[in-house]
Amino acid sequence: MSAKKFYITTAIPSTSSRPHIGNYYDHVCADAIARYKRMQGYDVDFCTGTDEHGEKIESYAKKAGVAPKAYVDGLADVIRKGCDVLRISYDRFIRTTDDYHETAVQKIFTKLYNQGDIYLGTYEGYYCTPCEEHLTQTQLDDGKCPLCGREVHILKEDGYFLRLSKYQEWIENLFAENPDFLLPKSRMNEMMNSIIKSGVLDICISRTSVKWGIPVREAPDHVIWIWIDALSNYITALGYNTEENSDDYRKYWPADLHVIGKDIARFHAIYWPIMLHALGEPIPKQILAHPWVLFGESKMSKTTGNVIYAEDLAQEIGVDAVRYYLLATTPYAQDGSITQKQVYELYNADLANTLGNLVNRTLAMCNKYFGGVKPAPGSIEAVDADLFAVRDETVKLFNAKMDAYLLQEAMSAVRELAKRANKYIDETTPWAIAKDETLKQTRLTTVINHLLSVIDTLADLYTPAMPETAEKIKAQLGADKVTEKPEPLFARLTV
RNA sequence: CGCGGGGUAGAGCAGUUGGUAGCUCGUCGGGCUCAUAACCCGGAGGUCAUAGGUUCAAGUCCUAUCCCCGCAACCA
Repeated sequence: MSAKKFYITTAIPSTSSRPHIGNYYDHVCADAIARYKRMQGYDVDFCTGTDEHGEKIESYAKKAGVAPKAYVDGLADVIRKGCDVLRISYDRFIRTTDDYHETAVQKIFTKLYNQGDIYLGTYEGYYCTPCEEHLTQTQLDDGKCPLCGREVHILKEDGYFLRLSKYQEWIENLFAENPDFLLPKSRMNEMMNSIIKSGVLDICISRTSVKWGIPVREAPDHVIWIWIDALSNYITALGYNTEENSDDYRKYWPADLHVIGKDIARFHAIYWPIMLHALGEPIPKQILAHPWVLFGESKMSKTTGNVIYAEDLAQEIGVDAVRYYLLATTPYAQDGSITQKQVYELYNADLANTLGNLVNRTLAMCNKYFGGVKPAPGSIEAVDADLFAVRDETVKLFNAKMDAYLLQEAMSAVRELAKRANKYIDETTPWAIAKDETLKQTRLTTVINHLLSVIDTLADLYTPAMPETAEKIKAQLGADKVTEKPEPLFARLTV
């Protein structure tokens, strides 16, 4: 009996500079979904990696006085360690400088070239010399550099173009027939308006002015530009190379979900499907374009100091707290926000008080009243049945939200269950029941049993978001006997 | 008139198909004592951006206006 497969990917961050916490939102989202799907019995393959070519990296490396390869090796290491710190459960980590990827990308280029989807043309762009920035026409501010306001000049060079325009009708039909192809809906509307109103233009997919990239075999003075190089990672990582595709590729492709940031929705929703279609390969089933995590109200930026690094925050408050914060506070379609104050408030409220304290007080009572031995239930009353009813509803609700990738709402559902359990303790007053030896054996057993059972469910439901915490809870619950001295899961933070 | 998303209690946010405005934090009061000064209950606090309109009834639909923010095709 073979399980249903689920192939999920993140965007591959560029190895140009150290990613901030917002850049890792991609990974945390995808990881929570991957873990959820594994729990649901799917055969999950989770791919992430790094995008390591391009002009920016070339120039950064030059400034740093190191070879590009050495430069990207360093940052790829930083990013991979960042993923590991955050417990991102990836099955594959692809680097676009990996040999197999470079070879496959060249073959993809050749195939598209040979079948007439690629042609030689002229690339025109704008460049601001003082800022060392490449700009597009729409980025220009009244014809001047948007950063410094000075004159820009036009750069022209030979470039190979991908004939996207040929597939205009095809992509329109794809969108019309698959309204949920790109989530959230508002992004899909943007794309439809964009392609229907102004059409799909061919894009330049090579550069001669840049050396740090995969060479075009047919014309070695060109390197393959980001589109074919980076987007292809999703299939090359599985072992696609246009000819002898791997078993993994045949098994896992097409992707069930690409998790990306909203800024790159266009490339994934329009360019990527067309590329795949041109190659004669199936297109991904769905794309989730998540919003950004802002620092307060503005974009995170190193220059202004408005930046939080995931690894640093994890060191301070724990990995799971970081993951939980991102998942529980970032809305589905609108940008989220992070500040130290917000992080601390949520940590104390949801993690220390609601969840941590619930586990702690329950285990303490189990120890105090039953020597730690988990009691079998005795008499059942309405309040007990209600607690379980809420639990059952929560599981259903949680699954529904996770299935729809509404992660914030899924987190909210679990928190409500933890709050309900805390309330249940007040409703049943175990300390009062414990004073009566008879009731202790008939009623208190039920109360503690129900609490332990709900906490076990909480651990399950929190597994996708907080795998480490879920494990800790399971360990504290034990098999027949709970742990004697329960460690607080989340120590309260003082501001 | 380029496209789209927002403007709801001090702060951060929910509010499917229109039917007495909710949640978290903070704040005030009460309860409890198993627990991480935690947990439970209750109160105060909102003309739901503004102005009109449709309706028995609008945060929820329509129109106009103001403000904030994304996208705007070879930009990761």
